[in-house]
Amino acid sequence: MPRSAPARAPITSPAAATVFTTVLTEGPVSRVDVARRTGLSSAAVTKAARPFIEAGYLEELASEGRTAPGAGRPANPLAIRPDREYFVGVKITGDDLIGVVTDLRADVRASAHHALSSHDTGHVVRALADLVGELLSGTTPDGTGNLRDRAYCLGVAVSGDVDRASGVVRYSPFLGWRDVPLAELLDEATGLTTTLENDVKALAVAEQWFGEGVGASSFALVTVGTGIGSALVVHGDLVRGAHGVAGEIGHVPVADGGPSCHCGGQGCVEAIASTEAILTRARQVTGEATLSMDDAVTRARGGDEPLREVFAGAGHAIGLGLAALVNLFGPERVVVSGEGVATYDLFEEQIRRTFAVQAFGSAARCGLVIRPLPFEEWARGAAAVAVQSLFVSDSV
Amino acid sequence: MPRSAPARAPITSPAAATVFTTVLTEGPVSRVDVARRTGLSSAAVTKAARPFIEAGYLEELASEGRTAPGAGRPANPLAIRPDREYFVGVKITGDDLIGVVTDLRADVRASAHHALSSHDTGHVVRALADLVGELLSGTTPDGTGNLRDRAYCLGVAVSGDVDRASGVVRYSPFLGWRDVPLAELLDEATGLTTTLENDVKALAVAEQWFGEGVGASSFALVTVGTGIGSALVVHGDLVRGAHGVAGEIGHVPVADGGPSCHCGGQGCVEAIASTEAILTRARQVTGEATLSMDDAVTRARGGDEPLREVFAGAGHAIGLGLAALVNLFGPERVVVSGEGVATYDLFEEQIRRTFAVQAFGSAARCGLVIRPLPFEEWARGAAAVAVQSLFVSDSV
DNA sequence: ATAAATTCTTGACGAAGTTAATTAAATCTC
DNA sequence: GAGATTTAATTAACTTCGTCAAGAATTTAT
Repeated sequence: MPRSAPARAPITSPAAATVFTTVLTEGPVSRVDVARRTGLSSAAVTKAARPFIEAGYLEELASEGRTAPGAGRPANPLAIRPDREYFVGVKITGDDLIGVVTDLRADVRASAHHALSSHDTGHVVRALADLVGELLSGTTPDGTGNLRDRAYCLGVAVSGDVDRASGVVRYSPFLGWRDVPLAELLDEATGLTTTLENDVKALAVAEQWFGEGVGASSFALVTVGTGIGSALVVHGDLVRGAHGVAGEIGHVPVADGGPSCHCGGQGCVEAIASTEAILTRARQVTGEATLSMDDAVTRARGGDEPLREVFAGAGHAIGLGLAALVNLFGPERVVVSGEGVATYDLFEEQIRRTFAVQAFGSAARCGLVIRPLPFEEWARGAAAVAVQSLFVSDSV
Repeated sequence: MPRSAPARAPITSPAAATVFTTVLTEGPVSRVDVARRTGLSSAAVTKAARPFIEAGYLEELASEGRTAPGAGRPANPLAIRPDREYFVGVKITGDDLIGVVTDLRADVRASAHHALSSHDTGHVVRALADLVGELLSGTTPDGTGNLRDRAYCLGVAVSGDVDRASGVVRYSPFLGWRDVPLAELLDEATGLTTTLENDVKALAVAEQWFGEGVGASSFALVTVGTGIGSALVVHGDLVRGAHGVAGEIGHVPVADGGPSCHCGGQGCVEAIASTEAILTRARQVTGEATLSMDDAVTRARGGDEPLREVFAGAGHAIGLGLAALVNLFGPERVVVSGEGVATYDLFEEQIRRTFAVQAFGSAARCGLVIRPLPFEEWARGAAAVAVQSLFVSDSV
């Protein structure tokens, strides 16, 4: 049974959503500009924008920001009022809950953590409700009122197979959950309307609306860390996969006959470039069975050649995976990110080099952004999904 | 400057297109059934169907075909009248032109070939116009009139980078063409409205509308032969790639450190499993520098183990490429096809085996159809694109 | 025969967006 | 600096498309 999001923002028609999202993602724009970019008539933009202005979601800027000189009446750019409404985003990991409060632009305004002592559903729901309560106590970031009265939507990100439309966690190996109707439970426990999404997909949404993906009709987000995953946006829509599987770049086979992967395959990207795989290999080449990741990183940075090669090998595998992805999809941009922030300097060069060799023809023109990922970003992704729930139907 | 298709079929609204394509692809269906499947009201279906019936594109069947018993007025199924209009499809290869005439269902009703003695644009255009003239001479397959008066659309398939919207061949290595406005030239030379498409994408369209792809919102078509290519349909739309490159499964790297590919990469699927790569490898393992493909196939079938392994190796590489594709996309179905019809028995088992091992989780549930490809099928794909041009805007 | 079920048709209505005309606010020209 | 010109925003009439609700058509069930 699909659950539906609240429609507090006055979105009643496709055009209304188009206009609102254009202003949201492309900053202050005049009505004619919105019309030009969306193909709507300027009359339609005027009509669609009015309810948003009345409800306080949009405002009309003084015509100061004019750039184009020339004659004619100056434009009155429409701008988002980011403090009109706040959103809560929570990422559930195996060890803790990371929560943030964001504004309409998904900019983080407050954050809080919470350790997780058990994976029991009831326990997690209670802990999450506590965290939300903590985040929403006190006044709004803009100081004009009570935060709880200005936040209605909660986004939750979990790794695994998640059915966003029904709000059910189908399978999460990390938490050991199967078919948990988490959104429903959290609706009740928090009083907020909850949207549930896979963690990587949530991050992709954040990029699509508020990050590197803005303006690109197709792009990919790749996360590297404990696991290696990705999410793909094609024609503006997230690819979900007919059987719930998509974006498994971690299990693209890139080294025929390479190391065995826990998925049953051989030579998967994840079997070479995940944090665990790197550590295993580092211990092999050094012969030190108790080598820690931190030490391996330090020594590689210090110039230890065998260890540097382990990291380069991981970068190579990632580059091959990226080439596979880009040759198949041809996205406009690819963002590579992940929790192993500290070690990117050891990867990046090799990723780029391998990608450049293996990308086919003009696919190599695809913009490759390699960027560390602050941990809170995961929670921000969850909040972005909550923001998105305002103006995108659940069927997506 | 995008060219626009003729709208001879009375398609004036999204609903009209929806109704028509539903009947076209899902056989005779009653109006209520169409309504149920599309989410439209049955009133809308009635209204949308009328102009098509009046124009002779659809007809109402007698209520004989009833299956459901029970009470109530029997349904009057709507059916396509395939002979209402004919379409011409032509595939341009390096050596010849293959042309077909099809009906509305893209069923081939006549065909003709034409050798190509030069790749000069003018020559190809003239030869193609001749071929079309030949195909359209005489009476219609249903014997009710002059074929030329009942065919208005031409579809042309070429390998390479093709911009369908503008009708321009951006780059075709095979023909040595760059930026040839072929559709425009053929509009003039044939008097038909021409739609140009990449050959593999055209085949994918044929599958999507009239073949294995019917009813699947996402699927992939992979062709194996001289080259190895693929086309992907996601959310019902063909993936085109931001830079004109997509579906290059032939250049997915699957064997780290494997044979060099003409694309500059290493271990690409095409460097292992293309017809040429197989022959090269077969000559290596036998030590016979003049071994022919036919002989290699015969001896492999006869049980020659080293040669069988060459073919199995190719199947393995294809299976790895398929796994990459399926793990990233999660299509509902994959069709593997190609011109090397005769040798499928040597591939298939290994393709399936490798795919099964490397497909991640439930992605393995994806339906894998491996099927020979009659050569005319390429031309049929071109015709399917022409049919599609009736009811899909050029922007796709 | 009458009732019930199911399909199809019809016409009134409503939502959403377009075009064209109008008003508004600036610069440009002389 | 008055009027022309240019561009932006608004308004109002109109168009288009699809829904809804009522009813006609055609069957089976009792």
